[in-house]
Amino acid sequence: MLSKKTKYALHALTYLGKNRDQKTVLIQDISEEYGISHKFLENILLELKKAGILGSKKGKGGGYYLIKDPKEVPLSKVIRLLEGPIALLPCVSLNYYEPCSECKNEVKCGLNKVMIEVRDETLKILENKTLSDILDKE
Amino acid sequence: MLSKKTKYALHALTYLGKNRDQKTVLIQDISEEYGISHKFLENILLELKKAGILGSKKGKGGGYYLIKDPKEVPLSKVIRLLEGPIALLPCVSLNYYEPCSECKNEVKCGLNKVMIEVRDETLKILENKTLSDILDKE
DNA sequence: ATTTACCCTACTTTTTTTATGGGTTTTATA
DNA sequence: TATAAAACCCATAAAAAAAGTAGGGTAAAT
Repeated sequence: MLSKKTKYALHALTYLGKNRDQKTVLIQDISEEYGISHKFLENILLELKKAGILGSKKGKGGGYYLIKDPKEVPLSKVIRLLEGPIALLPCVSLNYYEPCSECKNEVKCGLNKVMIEVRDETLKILENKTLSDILDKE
Repeated sequence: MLSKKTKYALHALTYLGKNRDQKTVLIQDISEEYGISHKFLENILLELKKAGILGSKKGKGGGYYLIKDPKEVPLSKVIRLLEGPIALLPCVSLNYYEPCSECKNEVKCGLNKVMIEVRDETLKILENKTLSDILDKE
């Protein structure tokens, strides 16, 4: 299951996607829409900004806005950013690799090999689904 | 990522699968093989037994054994049992459904709809990969 | 009599998640 | 140029979950 942080990020992106006609959207607007704490959401939006998905403007009339085409925002990117690895085991993670302490020989580990396959097939799904798919269904 | 509990369950099943020629395998043997605490593993094996995947025999010469054909033990079953939902959001879980508190109208929620698709495609993967696939690669 | 799984309670430790608090900087506008 | 609005930044606290530990005992099989 995704953490609330990741879920909120996806909601926020959806909200920003729906309001692309506006120049900017306030944190406050999003936090009220979904009942998310303003401060918590602030951190999330900041991460999305640092990842190049959102832009922002300070001061009066400021706020956040979507900087990318929704088609160019795959779920895999958002999940990796807020949640961490997509792989089911650390020993098969592409971006967050760590060996498993209980594993004597990764090369001979059947679980490792199967989980690599699961990872690759899962990635196909999450790279294909984008923010655009969410917006289309709202 | 899977919890250690689920990972240990998969390792234990692999070990039992590799030793199907033996009548039974001791908890101790498995816990030593992977450096897992005996007590912790005990609970895991018990859950697998209650789910009908393992059988056990008490007393001298006793232990655990695989009761199912490895082909009949999909990853989805083990993960659901030890880890919980496979869905990424509670509102799209088949076995552990819960509404999302921040969601005003699930029927109109684009995130919900996309996550149903992700769930179905993920399930296809995890229902197709079985213990047998892990054993084949050891 | 011994071995082994089974069952139960409770507690600790560690890690992760979910926030909260207080101040700083930038910007528009009156 | 003062003021208010808004993002930005840093630190830390609170809550929940995961990962064990400890210790008892009971039941069944050899």
